[in-house]
Amino acid sequence: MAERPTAKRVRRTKAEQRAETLEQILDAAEYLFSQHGLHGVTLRDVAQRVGVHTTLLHYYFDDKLSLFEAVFARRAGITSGRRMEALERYEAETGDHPTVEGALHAFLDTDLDLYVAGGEPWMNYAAFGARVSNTPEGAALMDVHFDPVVLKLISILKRALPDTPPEDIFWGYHFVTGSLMNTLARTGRIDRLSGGLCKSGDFDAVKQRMARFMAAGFLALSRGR
Amino acid sequence: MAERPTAKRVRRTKAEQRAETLEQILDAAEYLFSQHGLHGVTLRDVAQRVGVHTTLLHYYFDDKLSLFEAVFARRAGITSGRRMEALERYEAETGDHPTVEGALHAFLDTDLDLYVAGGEPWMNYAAFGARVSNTPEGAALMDVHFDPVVLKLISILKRALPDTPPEDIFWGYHFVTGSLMNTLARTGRIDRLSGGLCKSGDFDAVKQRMARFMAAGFLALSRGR
DNA sequence: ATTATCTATAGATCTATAGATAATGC
DNA sequence: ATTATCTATAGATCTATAGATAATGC
Repeated sequence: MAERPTAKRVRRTKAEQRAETLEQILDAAEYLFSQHGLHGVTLRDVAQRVGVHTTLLHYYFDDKLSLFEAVFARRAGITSGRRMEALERYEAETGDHPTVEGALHAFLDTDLDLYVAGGEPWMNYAAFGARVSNTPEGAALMDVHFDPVVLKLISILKRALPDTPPEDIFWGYHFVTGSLMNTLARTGRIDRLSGGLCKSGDFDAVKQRMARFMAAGFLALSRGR
Repeated sequence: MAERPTAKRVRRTKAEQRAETLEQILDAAEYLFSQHGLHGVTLRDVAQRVGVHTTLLHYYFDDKLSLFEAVFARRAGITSGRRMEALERYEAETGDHPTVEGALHAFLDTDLDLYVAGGEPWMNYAAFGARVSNTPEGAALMDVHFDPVVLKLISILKRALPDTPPEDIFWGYHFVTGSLMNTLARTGRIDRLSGGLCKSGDFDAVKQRMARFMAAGFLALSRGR
């Protein structure tokens, strides 16, 4: 719509310009996809939000789906890598005696911290990922990007719960990830339900409770045998 | 595509015909929306699946969004009503001494049983609801249809945990519903992660574990104070 | 000389409406 | 006579491509 401020019109190298435009496109697409899903967003919507012409998106991306996948991939490696490191650090510290709660703290808190520290773009990515996660195609993307961290977490949980059947551990993880995705989605439902006592965007409140809550769940499954 | 078998061409009353066509349209839309979301499905897709002309959908529904809302509403009252009854029964039985796990069994098992007993259409509705639940518009639909049951559950949980701050109970519910939605979505991810040990569609396996798992979580939050 | 961005436009849908036809209802 | 279904079609997008223009690069 309006001309960009001249400050942005200063001479940049092509590499800088490319990187900046790409980032703007990915940010815009990330936000819009998080709100409306793959099919609820048009390339024109994304282009308008950035302030460029629709066809520029085709210059940077083959088609709509590859833009979508690029949004997914851009931050997936970062969150996955950070959690992997946290789990490896925890493993190194505790050796053969990890606890369920310790492993969950490393897995969950590391992630929640990242979104809080990353501000709006990361919060948008969280909502994007959550929305995508319970669709069939989205779940397949999760496999590709997140299987390694998740399997690392599960291997530690198995060591912490040597007498618990693996099915119980997998089901426990299934519960954990559902709760996490519901958190990342930030739909505002818990705000309305609780009359404002809880806020969807309050990831610190979740962090204070989630690992403890889930760890007790795993132990109860284990005891129930 | 192919002609319908003549068996279906027998004379019916208009009311029967209307009811049958409506049900077919809603079933087809339910399945398609569960797989691709509101914007990922065209009216033509729905019509083709039923074997009628696209414009017939406009005869029964104002527009695409009202078809979507009709899909949501059709079964929402049933699942919500059944769970409400189960919770009231549980309340009547236990009076002033309900347990967290008892309340969760009434809430969760009643729902999971319904999907299992209801077969494919109900399983599709489960996936539809799960997919919708972590979108902004979907969460608002959840408010309308499910607030009463959820608040009933929460009132029982508060009685079971009189010394626990309400925020903790609401956050606990937030975890529970995330796990439940992840179950209903049946994306197949847990199947692949677990190498086939767990199956997304095995709601009985979830039923055997979920209330126990979550109840322990609530108690751990409560103790942590 | 190469890369980033825009103009113009094709071709394919998609939703929705108006009006015709084919069934059921009394 | 009324209701269910189909035919024909308008009008509005939407994705994607071809080719022009405007910047940066040496």
